[in-house]
Amino acid sequence: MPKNLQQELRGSMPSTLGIKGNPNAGPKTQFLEPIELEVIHIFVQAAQILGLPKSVGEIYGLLYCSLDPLTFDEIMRLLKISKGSTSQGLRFLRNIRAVNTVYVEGNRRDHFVAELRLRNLSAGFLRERIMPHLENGEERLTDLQKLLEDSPPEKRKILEERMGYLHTWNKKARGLLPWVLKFIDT
Amino acid sequence: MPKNLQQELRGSMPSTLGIKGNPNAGPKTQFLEPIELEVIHIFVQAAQILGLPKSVGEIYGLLYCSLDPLTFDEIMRLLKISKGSTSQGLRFLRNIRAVNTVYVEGNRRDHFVAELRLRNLSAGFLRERIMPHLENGEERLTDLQKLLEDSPPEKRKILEERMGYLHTWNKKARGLLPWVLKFIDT
DNA sequence: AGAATAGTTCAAGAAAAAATGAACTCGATG
DNA sequence: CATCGAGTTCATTTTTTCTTGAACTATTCT
Repeated sequence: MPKNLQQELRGSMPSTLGIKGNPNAGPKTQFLEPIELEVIHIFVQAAQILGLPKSVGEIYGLLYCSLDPLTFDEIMRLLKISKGSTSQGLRFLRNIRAVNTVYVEGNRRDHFVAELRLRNLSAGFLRERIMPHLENGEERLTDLQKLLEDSPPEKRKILEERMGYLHTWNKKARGLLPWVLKFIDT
Repeated sequence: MPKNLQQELRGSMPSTLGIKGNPNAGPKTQFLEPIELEVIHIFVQAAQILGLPKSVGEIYGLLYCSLDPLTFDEIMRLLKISKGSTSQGLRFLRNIRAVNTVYVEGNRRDHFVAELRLRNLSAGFLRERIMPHLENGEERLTDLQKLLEDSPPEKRKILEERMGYLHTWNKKARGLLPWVLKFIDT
């Protein structure tokens, strides 16, 4: 179970989609406008709530308010972040399907676009980041039953009851996820 | 809007409840048993998912598997954490109503017990930690509308649409909370 | 094949968050 | 009203997490 982002980032990655970007898009501006900065800020905050690094929020925010797909370099330059952060941030965002790559004619570089549909975003996040934790928790709970066996009887009874609650919680949480997805489905 | 836990901890605190603990409870053991360590570990992990400090998970975990209310000192000693962490951890947990204080006859010290009902726990967490973020987000979004006004028309149209999505998200998220609470109500 | 381009990796440095503990507050006690 | 006990505060230290950038890999171009 990955404990921090860097570890988690060393995971798999989805392949490029076949969607076409706008091949006529000219060279992007060199600077971010106030609106863009503000939108980015919102996503940086959101990232912090979710326990993600600032750079991830920045990248997603930038793509969220960009009218055209952006390249690796553009993202790096506009946000003034390092190659490493750009690479890792994009990787993470692609893993959770918050960002997709699109093919742009006559250009070798990857072009990135934000997934705008809330449902897909949440689904990716829940699938990649929440579910694994819940499943791991379930395992640990099961292992715990064994330890419980050689526990003084008075104590054991109460502990067993409380472990039961934990199981229920875990099950509920997992049952909740599909429901949440349905609810937020636009 | 508090950015880290230490800041947030400098908040209000609910008062002691009138529930009675067991006044006959003898002196607690000096060491934690394997089961207890394991339960605590589960809560430490959970704390990490939620972006809370380890110590908070430890304290809640300890109280979760304790048969009797514990005092400040006992918590500190059993977990081998500092006075400061104990104080702040307990404060946070009381703020979100994950822990309550109970009165124990003839003993001046506070005695702490874990809230075992999932619903109350989640409610506290959502109310104290999630809602404020969502509300703040809504404000920022509203402010953003103004910035949008002096934006080039072609761009403006698309951005307005996307800001609209954000509003919808926010509203949905806030609408989701009561529903989640109902779902997890045992 | 060799050079150039595009992106990845990861050790090391920087920044942020959490833990510590000494000084402090506040109420109870003699 | 001075002292003690119980807990809080917050500047400092420690730990954790994020960012950086140089070295590396893979792919395209000539």
